[in-house]
Amino acid sequence: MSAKYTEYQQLNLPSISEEILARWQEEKTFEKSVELREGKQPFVFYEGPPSANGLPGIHHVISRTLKDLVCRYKTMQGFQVKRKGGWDTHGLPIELGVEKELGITKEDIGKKISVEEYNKKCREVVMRYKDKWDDITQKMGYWVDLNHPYITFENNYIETLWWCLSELYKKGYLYESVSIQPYSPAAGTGLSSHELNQPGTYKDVKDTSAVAMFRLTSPHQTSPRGGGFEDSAISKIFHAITESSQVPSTGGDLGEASAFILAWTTTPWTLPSNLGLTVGPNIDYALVKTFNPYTHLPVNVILAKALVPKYFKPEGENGDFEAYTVETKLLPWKIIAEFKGAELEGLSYEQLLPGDANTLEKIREITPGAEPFKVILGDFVTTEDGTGIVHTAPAFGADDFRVGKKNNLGILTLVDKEGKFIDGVGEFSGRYVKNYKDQKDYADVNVDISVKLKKENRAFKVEKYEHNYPHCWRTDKPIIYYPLDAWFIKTTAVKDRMVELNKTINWKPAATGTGRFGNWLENMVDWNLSRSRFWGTPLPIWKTEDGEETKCIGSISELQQEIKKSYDAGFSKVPSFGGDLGEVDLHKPYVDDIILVSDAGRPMKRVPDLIDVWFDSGAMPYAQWHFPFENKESFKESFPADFIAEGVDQTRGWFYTLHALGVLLFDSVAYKTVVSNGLVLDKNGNKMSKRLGNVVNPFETIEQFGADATRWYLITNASPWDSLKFDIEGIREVQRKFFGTLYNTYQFFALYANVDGFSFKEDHIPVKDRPEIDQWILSSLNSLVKETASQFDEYEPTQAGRAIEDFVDEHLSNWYVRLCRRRFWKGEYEHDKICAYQTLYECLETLSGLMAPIAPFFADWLFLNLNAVTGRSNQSSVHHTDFPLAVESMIDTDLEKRMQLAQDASSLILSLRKKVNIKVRQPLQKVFIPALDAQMAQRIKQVEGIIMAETNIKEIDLLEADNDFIRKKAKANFKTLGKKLGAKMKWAAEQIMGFDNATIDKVAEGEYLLNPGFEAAGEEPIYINSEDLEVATDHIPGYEIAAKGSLTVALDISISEDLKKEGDAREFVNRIQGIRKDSGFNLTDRISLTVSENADLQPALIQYKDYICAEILADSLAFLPVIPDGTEIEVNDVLLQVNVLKKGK
RNA sequence: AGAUCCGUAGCUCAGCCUGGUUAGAGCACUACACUGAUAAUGUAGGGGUCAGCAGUUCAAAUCUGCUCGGGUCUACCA
Repeated sequence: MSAKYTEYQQLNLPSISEEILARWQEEKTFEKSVELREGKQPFVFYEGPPSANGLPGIHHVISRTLKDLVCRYKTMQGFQVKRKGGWDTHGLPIELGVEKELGITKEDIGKKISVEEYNKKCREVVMRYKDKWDDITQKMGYWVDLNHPYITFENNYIETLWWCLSELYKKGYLYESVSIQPYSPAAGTGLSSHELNQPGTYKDVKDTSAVAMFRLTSPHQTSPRGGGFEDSAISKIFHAITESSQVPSTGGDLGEASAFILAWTTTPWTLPSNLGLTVGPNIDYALVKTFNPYTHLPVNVILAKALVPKYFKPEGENGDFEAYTVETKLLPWKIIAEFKGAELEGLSYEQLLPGDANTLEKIREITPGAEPFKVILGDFVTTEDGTGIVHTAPAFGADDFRVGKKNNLGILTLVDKEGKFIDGVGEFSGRYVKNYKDQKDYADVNVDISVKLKKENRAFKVEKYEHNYPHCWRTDKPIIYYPLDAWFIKTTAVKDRMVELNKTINWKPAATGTGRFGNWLENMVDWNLSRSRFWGTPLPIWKTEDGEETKCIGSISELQQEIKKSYDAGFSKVPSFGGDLGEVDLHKPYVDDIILVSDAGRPMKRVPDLIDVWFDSGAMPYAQWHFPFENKESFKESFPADFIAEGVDQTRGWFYTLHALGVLLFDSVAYKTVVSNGLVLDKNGNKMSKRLGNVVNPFETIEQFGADATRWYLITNASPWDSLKFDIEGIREVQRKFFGTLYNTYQFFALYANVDGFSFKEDHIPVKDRPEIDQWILSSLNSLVKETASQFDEYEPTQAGRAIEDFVDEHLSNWYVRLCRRRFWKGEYEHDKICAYQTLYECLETLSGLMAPIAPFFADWLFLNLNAVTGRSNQSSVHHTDFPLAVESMIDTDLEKRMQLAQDASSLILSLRKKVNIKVRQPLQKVFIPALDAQMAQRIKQVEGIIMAETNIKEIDLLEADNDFIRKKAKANFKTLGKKLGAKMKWAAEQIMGFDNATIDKVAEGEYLLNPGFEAAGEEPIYINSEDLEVATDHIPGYEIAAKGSLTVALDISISEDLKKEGDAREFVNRIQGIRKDSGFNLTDRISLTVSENADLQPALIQYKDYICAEILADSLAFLPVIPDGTEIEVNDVLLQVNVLKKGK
């Protein structure tokens, strides 16, 4: 234990960080903080694994600060919080990085470089920046176990993933299906949603869009669904047409005068693959008689009624059909029939662009029994744009695929994987649907298709259409949606359960859980697991060539057994995987070489897919423990998590996959509380990106300002879930305002405590025996403890931090210390002084605990400095102590209120002094304060000493309530009266404004009738009482007054001869203190003083000699006619020569 | 396109849930003061159509609806 509190030259947060960090490392403070809670209730935290192949950014610092502070807080509360770190090591970003580095593309893998070498490279790169990450982790003070992290590429980890998959497989949640996925013909690869969400992939492009005309087949060619022919929509349509055009109703073929269904597309190249037209069941459709604007032939078209104005001008309605010619600009039109979408279901139409490849025979070859070319229903259809009827090509759209399957339309994929038409699509065969090959003379096939349609009377409108369309971020070419084989997890099977369990999760902010996440769950689709990449967890599914038999492997030993079987059956060349040493690598290409044997004795090959990396991280609760192969206990204790936190961008990422797997595998939530933090933007509100060059380097920031100021700023500036505009100036402010103030307070304490040798060795003085101001600051402190704890409990660290800030600034520094300064350096070391030391010590000590979660270094520094002298705690770090507990008995709200009164009164008096230009050092005799009621009088009496001392006033004259010296002013209490009076409120407010003292007093006595003439006016009587008034002092005759709310002060500004002398004496003291300080004297150095004789000041100095000598620690004060080598000082406009000599030299 | 968050002083944010009188704080700016905590502090001042419009109400920054602007996420959008 040291004898003295360490004093510092100036606040240096970075060096505090360094010093404390070194200590933590040396003493293994983190490890100890976990060990100390051995056997205590666990608080479970999951670390969302970062990927170490990129550098950490400032946004990592905020989410990790959040995680860290919660874990620290819970530890201090007595929980044991183990924090296993982790690394995300698979996935596309890593592969892409490697490709870039090697200068290759996906197609080169397996050709220019073997998969083995490629994966080896990935494995090397994965931990490239691990050092940097470890560095920032330590420097920012993030406590997480980096010595035993989980690493997603390790066999143990993968083995658990396989176990999870096989569990899902057993439950029937794993299935294979064709799905429509984003596909880049230019790159020849499917794209993940991740890739599609790279910045800049969605671009505004102008495409040729076409409204195509699908001719309905005649009634006799159509087989209406159920019911009589007469009731069907088709008959309605043909009746309407024949009637309106006076064509004899033969029921026969109307040729080009027939009805056409209009359907819009921005991708005309999908039209040859059209197999259906989808309408909305509840949408109103209209049959419009008009002309084709290109061919000028009379036609009848069907489209959504709501969209008719989009294609037809109002002036053309019921226009002159007879007069229409090629030159007519205005298209005449007329609605001749209307129907609901549901009525149209089942109608047949002529194929738009028939060819050899899309004949009915071909279609049925692919999909036996398919029934294409009919109108079907779909709930995704809107009337937002297009025609309200969706051209449906099942191969090229997910919705199309779904409804196509449901309605047995079949499927046509007339475009190959290179993005060109296959043979049998007429003149379009062999042409690329978009310019994928950068051909200079590329002619847009979409335009040609449109032209063909125009010529054939099959296009109603062709125009350039600007829309937002996804592009392959690598080739910059538009993607298409294309059918690909994939494996899925049937998450939709447990959708209801996921929704239900989600309601039990504590989301911060709540809106993310109900809104963003809730909506996402409601609209959930099955989880597409397949990725056709190389570096990732292989899908452990083996399949026979015909796909009839599959096996899902759930562990390495199971795999070995199966290999043995296969070896015995003669398929596998080796009896086991990985040779004698059991050194297996569960990655490609090794697993792909394994051939297993099916139950029926046929060879099986592995499905070449990898799984979505999100599965890796979503399964971390199990895989981090290598469950169920090991650590069953550890897993049981740590599932589900009490708390997780990540960026809000993880809502549909990690938060989702954790939840999905928790529900699928264990019918449980995976976490009980989740905090999602917002983005970190630059100071102008732009997203940080390397491209804009506005990224903040967290290393530099922490180096410059220390971790504490950075953390404090990040946490207190905005709620974690609001996006944060990061401004370095903000950190500077935190450093100065908060840490600077707290540091000064500590310095102040240390300075005097060292002088007096205070080391808390005296008995603890009961709070009730301490002065009122001590009781007050301790009351505020305990209120703060309560507030802070409850905010931390609610996962509102921002509020907690702000409360601490307010306390330090407003209460501790600018009131308690300011008022109590003298108590620390004046007088003997006895009761009052010890009270002051104990009180200030307790404040600082408690603060170190309260702030420890957010500012761990500074808090520990403060704690250690204090504890080094007193040894009050037997812990070697604040992080090992218990979080401060509020002592209810020390909270005195009335005391806090009257201190507020004292602060307000002082502030008002100081402002009056300022107004009349009388400095605080000049004592004044009296201040009047009207007390509006007995309680207020009582309160002021209790704090009058404080007010007098603070403002240098000799007496406070309380003016009691019934004093007619002051004039009162009343205002209506809108809140109480408004409810009673309603519309008469305004009138009442005016009445009350005009009240005089007598009336106000009358109201205070009891019920007062506001409208005596109510009977004559035929109104209800209005009674008001004191509650309905807010009374303030309007005026005190003859005095300068100032007021705040109901508090008013009136200052007597006359300065008597005596007061003037006292003021001079104080001014003189002040000047001598200045000299002491400038001369570098110690606080305790005693001096002797000589002053030049002066008629103006001498009487004052003599009269207050004792006071002066006591203040400036002078043993003698002498007057001489001349002071050689004196210092000139100015005291209230009088010049003096003084000589200050340090004694004992 | 949908969902969601946000829009209050030059800047960063309170206040909004639970409507009430003159909308606050810090930073920055200006002036003055203070000075044994001093790279601090106090006092005063300028600075606001509370994004806009409409509605509910005696009363709207606050409640409701719409619009606009920004962020994020999601998206098969024809």
